[in-house]
Amino acid sequence: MTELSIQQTAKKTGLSTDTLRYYERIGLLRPNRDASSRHRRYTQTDLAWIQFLNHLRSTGMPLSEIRDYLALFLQGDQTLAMRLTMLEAHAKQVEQQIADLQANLVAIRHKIAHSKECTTKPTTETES
Amino acid sequence: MTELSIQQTAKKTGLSTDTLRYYERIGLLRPNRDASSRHRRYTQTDLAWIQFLNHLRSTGMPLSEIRDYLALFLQGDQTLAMRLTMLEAHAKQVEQQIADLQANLVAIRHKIAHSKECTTKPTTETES
DNA sequence: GCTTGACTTAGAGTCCACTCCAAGTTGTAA
DNA sequence: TTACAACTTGGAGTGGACTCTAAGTCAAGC
Repeated sequence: MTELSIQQTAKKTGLSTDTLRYYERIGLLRPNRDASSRHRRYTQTDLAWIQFLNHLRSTGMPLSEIRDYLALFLQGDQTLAMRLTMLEAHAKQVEQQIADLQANLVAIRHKIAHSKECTTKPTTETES
Repeated sequence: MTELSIQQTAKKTGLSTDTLRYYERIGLLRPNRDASSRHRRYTQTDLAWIQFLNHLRSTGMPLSEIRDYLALFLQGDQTLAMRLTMLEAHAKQVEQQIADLQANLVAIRHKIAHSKECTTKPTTETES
C-alpha cells in the first residue's frame, strides 16, 4: 500500500492540500479515488510527477504550459520529441534567467560596495 | 536640459508609461513637474534610481520592500546602515535563488537525458 | 486658430497562482 | 455508536504587479 492521502502527499511534496486540489482542477494532476470513498489516493507515479512539476514551476514555467506538457505526455510516446523540445527550450530559458540574476546581483553588490565606501569616508551621495 | 518626458523615460528604462505612473502612485518614484504644465519630468537622478530599482525588482524584491528602502533613503544618511543591511540580506537571497534554480535545472536536464535515452533504445516510460 | 499627439487623472479590469470558506460526507478510534 | 478529524465540493476572495479606459488638458506645427 504505497498510496497516500492528500494530506500525506501535501507533506511529501511541500504543496498545500488546497494547492493539490487546485492543480487537479486545472488539469495538472489526476489522482484516482478509493473505490469505497471519494477520497483522493496518490500513487508513487503521482508523487514523481508532482516532484518534476515542482522543478518546472520553481523555474518559472507557467502552470498552463505544464498542463500542455502533461497533455502531450498523455498522448503517448509519439509526442516524446515535442516534449523534449519543450524541456530543452525551458532549460535554455532557465540558463538565461540565472545569467540575468547574476548580472543583477553584480549591480546590487556594486551598489553595496559603493555605499560602504560612503560610511568609511563620509561624503555626499549622488543617488539613492 | 537632461530632463526627460515620461515616454522617453519609458524607452530608456524598459518600463511602460503606465508602469512609471503606477510606481509613482505607490511611492516608488517622485519625478517633479514642469512649472508651466503638469507634465512629469525625469532627471538623471530619477533615471539612475529607476535602473537600480529594476535590479532589485528583477531579482524578486517586492515593490513594497523597495518602497521601504526608498523611504529609508529619504530619511537621510543616518539610515545608511539599515539600507546596507537590507541590500546585503537581499543579495544573500538572490544567491540562494540562483542556487535553487541551478539545482532545479540539474533535475530538468537529468529528465531530458533520460527521455533522450528512451528515444534511442525504445522502452516503456515509468513516469511522465 | 486648429489639429494632432503626448500628456493628465481616477478608477476599473486583468492575470496568475493560489487560498479560504461553508456545508456536507467519510473513516477511525474509544 | 458516537465523536471527531480528515475528507469532499463549488465557489468566492486575495495579493502582487501591472494594464487599460475614459474624459479631459497641453504644446507644437501648419
